[in-house]
Parts: sequence; structure tokens; C-alpha cells
Amino acid sequence: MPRPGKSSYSDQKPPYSYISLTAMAIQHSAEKMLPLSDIYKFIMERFPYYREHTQRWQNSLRHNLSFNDCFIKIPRRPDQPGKGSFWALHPDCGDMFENGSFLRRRKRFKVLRADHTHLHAGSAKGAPGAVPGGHLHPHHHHHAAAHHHHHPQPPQPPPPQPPPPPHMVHYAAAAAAASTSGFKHPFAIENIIGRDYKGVLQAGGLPLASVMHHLGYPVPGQLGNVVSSVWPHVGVMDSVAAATAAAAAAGVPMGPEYGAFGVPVKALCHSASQSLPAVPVPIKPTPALPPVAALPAALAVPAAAQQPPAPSTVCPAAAASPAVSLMEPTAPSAAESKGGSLHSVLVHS
DNA sequence: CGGTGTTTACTTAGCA
DNA sequence: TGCTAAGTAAACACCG
Repeated sequence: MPRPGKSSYSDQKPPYSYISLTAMAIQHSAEKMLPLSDIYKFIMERFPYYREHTQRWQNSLRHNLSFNDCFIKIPRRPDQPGKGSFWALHPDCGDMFENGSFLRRRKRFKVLRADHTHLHAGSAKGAPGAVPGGHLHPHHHHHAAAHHHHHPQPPQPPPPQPPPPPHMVHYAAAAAAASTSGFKHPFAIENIIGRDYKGVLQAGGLPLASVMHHLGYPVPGQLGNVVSSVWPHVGVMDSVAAATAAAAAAGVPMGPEYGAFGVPVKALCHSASQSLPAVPVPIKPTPALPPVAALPAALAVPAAAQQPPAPSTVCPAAAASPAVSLMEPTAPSAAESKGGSLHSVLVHS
């Protein structure tokens, strides 16, 4: 059946995990960061399925934000009213769904705690280690502690999330470069969202594209007013087929009614943040990447200790140049949040 | 208080 | 089938 009527998409659960949905929402935002409420909004706007049982899925979503190292919290600026912090994607989380499945990643993205170097008694929240090789140690009694609001000292501000959106340009550029070079690996979501899915398609035929397509989900019109509907025009042809197939595979009965999702594709990086870890050293994901070592971060710790000096923190470049994938001058100091000084590791098999 | 965050613990489900 | 990622439920701390 081509079209089961109409309830098709509305009541079907989208083939995306909360992680992918959240990442999409974040990527979709201009600043690449969103407050929780906006993430909810984004999801609800395009996935009717999530207009119900909000209590349930939102709790799950929140759990995911806190639990997964791929999401980082960025404090709100003083002048920005509102409740919680902004959420962004960890710069090194790379392509979490590169295998094409938005339901299950090959490996969970985890940041490695800086080897026990806690200088701060704060004890940070625990970021359990990550474990590249295998399991994390479940027994770390996390001590709890948590809630200390991570920034004990709010000095101020160089607002990372600022108002003016002009900076993204860099990101965009980087992204562009990346795509140009055909190298894409920073967060797949991005792909998902649009951009070179085309290449992707051909690259491996991935279901990825398919899903993405699917992503568009309902009513194109709806998205219309949202942002851009990027890729509807594009891969429609095979993507549809692929999507269908993928959906089928996924057990998701989707219909062609899914429209396009629209997300700009600009950047993949976000200004990561302050709370961010400093220097996430990607041990790295892509096989192609040489172990760069680098980490100039050592010096880059100016005031950054707490805040990313400006959004310009550059993005992980991973996208742009494979060779140099890591830069991130963010400060390694704060060992507070999930990333204190941890190295991020993408454990890919 | 209610929204936001964290963290446990357990169940469900994908993938190799 | 086993390992592990993902989903769910829930207790609990905080902050505005």
C-alpha cells in the first residue's frame, strides 16, 4: 500500500533515536545550540508522533542529553533570559550515525576523562571513562556531586551564544570545505540534514540518505516556513527508493509522505563551549586520520578557562581538514563538565 | 512550584 | 545469541 490513508506518518514513530533527533534540532539551529525547550519544539513541530506523551519522551530526551557525552551544555548569557542552558553537540562526536542507522550508533561517543587529573576538587561530574576497548566501568561511584552548577565563577562573558549570528560563517566555510573535499565526517547528522547526502548516496549507498529523506517527515509545507527545505529537490529520486527500503529494513513503514526536513546545512561545529572540555582530543575516528597529536591546547588556555573565547573557537576542523583534525583551542582547564579535560574518543570499532 | 539536569536501574531492541 | 546502545521510569538536586 502506497498510502495507508493518512495517518501514516503522524502516528508512526520516526526511525530516529533521541540522539539523532536532538542532534538534528541542534544542527538545525543557527547557532548550533538550543535550549531544551527549543529542542522539544523542533521535534514536536516536525514529528507529530512526539506531540503526545510528552512527559515520557521528554524525560528520555533529557536523560540522553545528560547521559551522552556527545551533548554539551553551554551556559546562558546573563542577558539571555530563559531557563536552562543551551545544548550543543560535542565537536568531536563526529559522525555518529555514519553507518546509516539513526537508531543505533556503532559505538557510543564518550569522552575520556583526563586521566585522573583532576585538579579541581570539584570532582566534577563524573564522566565515566570511556573505554575504548570495551566497557566502561560501571562502578565508579560517581560520587554525585553533581549539581554544582558548573561554573563557580561566572565571570563573564564572552558570550558564546550570542546574539549575532555572524560567526557561523566560519563554520559554514569549514563545512563547505569539507564537502568540497569530499570528506565528510563530522557529524553525520549534518549529512542527514542535508548537504552532501548526495555524495553519500553514491558513496556507499547508504541508508543514511534514505533515512534522511525520510527525515523530512511530514508536510513539506510545514517545514516551509521553518527553514529551508533543503533537500527535497535533491535526491528525491533515489533517495525515495532508498528511503523506502531503509524504512522497511528498519521496520518502519514509512510512506512517501514524508517530506523534507529542512535543515540548513551549514555548520557542523558549534562553538563549543565552555563547559566543554577542553580540548577534546579526538583520538579519532576516522581511519583516515592520522594521529595528529597536536593539541596546542596546552597553551590555549587563556581565559578560556571558562568560556570559550568567543565563538570563534573554531571548529573542530575535523571537517575541514582531515589532516588536521583537531584543533579546538578550547581550554583544557576546566575540568568540570563532562569534558573537563578529556579526550574524546570515538570508539569505533 | 515547575522546568531543567543528573543519575540509577531496568527493559527493549540492533547489530555482529 | 551476546554485547551494548537506546528507551523508559523515577528519584532527586537546583535554579529562576
